[in-house]
Amino acid sequence: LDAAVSLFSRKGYAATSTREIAALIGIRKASLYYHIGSKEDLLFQICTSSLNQIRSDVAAAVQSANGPLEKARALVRCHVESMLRDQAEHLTALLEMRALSPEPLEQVMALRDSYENLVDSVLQEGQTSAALRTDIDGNLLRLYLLSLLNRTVIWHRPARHLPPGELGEVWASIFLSGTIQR
Amino acid sequence: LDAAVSLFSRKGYAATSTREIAALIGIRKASLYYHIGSKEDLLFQICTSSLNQIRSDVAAAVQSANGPLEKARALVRCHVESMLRDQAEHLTALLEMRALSPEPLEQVMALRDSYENLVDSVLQEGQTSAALRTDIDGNLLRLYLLSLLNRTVIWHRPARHLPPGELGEVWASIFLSGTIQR
DNA sequence: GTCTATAAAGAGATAGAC
DNA sequence: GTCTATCTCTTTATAGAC
Repeated sequence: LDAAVSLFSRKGYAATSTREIAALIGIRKASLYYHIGSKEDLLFQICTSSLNQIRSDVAAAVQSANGPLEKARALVRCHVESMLRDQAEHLTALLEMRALSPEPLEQVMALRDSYENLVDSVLQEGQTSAALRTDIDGNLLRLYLLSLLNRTVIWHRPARHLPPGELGEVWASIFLSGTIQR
Repeated sequence: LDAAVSLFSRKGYAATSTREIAALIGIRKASLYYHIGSKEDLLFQICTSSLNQIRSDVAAAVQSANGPLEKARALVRCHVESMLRDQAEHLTALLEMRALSPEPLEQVMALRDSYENLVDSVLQEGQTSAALRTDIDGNLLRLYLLSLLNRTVIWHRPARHLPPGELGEVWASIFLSGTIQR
């Protein structure tokens, strides 16, 4: 799985051969099939692991935060930190999920929906408590925030950019306060 | 090119065969090679076209806007509108650029840098004129904004979501004013 | 400009020995 | 659990006729 994550994240799922995965472990490609059923199994496991991880991490972070604004801030910070901790895996899930065939794709999309519901609940609590603006539909808030957070996982390079914790703080600050000088 | 864009955007570059592209036009795959040098040529042309288009569109929109805040707003709106006008092409460029071999990739990255410079100039003008907050590094502002805008191109479905113009307005509002209730 | 035919290589996956 | 050998299919790309 580690080898697959590493290769899928660098070259893409379709462009990675089972032979390359096997070579990275140091075995022949036939030996790989003792451990897995198919190449797609690897991608499926990567996607489910990614979505279970982010949901569980963010759920914990939100729960231990006090107040709607702090919950939103914790969500942003934790999403960034959690995804950058296993960046290659989450990057693969985000970019290659669509390569799954219909049935596994549906399972993975159900996990994604489940995480989106968690995000929605945090944003909705912010809106009903009048901490967040209510002139914008909750679905749009979620799409805005997840666009920002998920694309971040794709370009971030630990050697070139802010460490995840600091980046999460900046993103939360801009998301909540905007960019206009006050 | 249209056929390639359509297939690359739906299935991904590596997962699309030249035979499928030819079939979509209604010719045999060998005939395709009368028009193109290689499959990679198609991707290269898609990427350059995408980046030239967005830069030229946004440059015009920014130029015809008055004041730093209106320029930023025009940038956001135009980026969303322009990319969703040829969504499949821009989606392919964003997701599949990395499949290019080193030399074409470098050319495409130069175009991307050029567009990022345009974005930087707009944000910098906002900061030096004290219209935008100055407590956040300009590079971070650009990364934040482009993460948001580019990921939007990936999930937007015309039938399910706000029309591009309205979505651009909402994104600009949240980007500039934030999400806190005031 | 499109066709048939083919080359040359690589893909995912399996069989069966050890 | 890993190996060699192989099956079957598909890939990108080219040759040469029309």
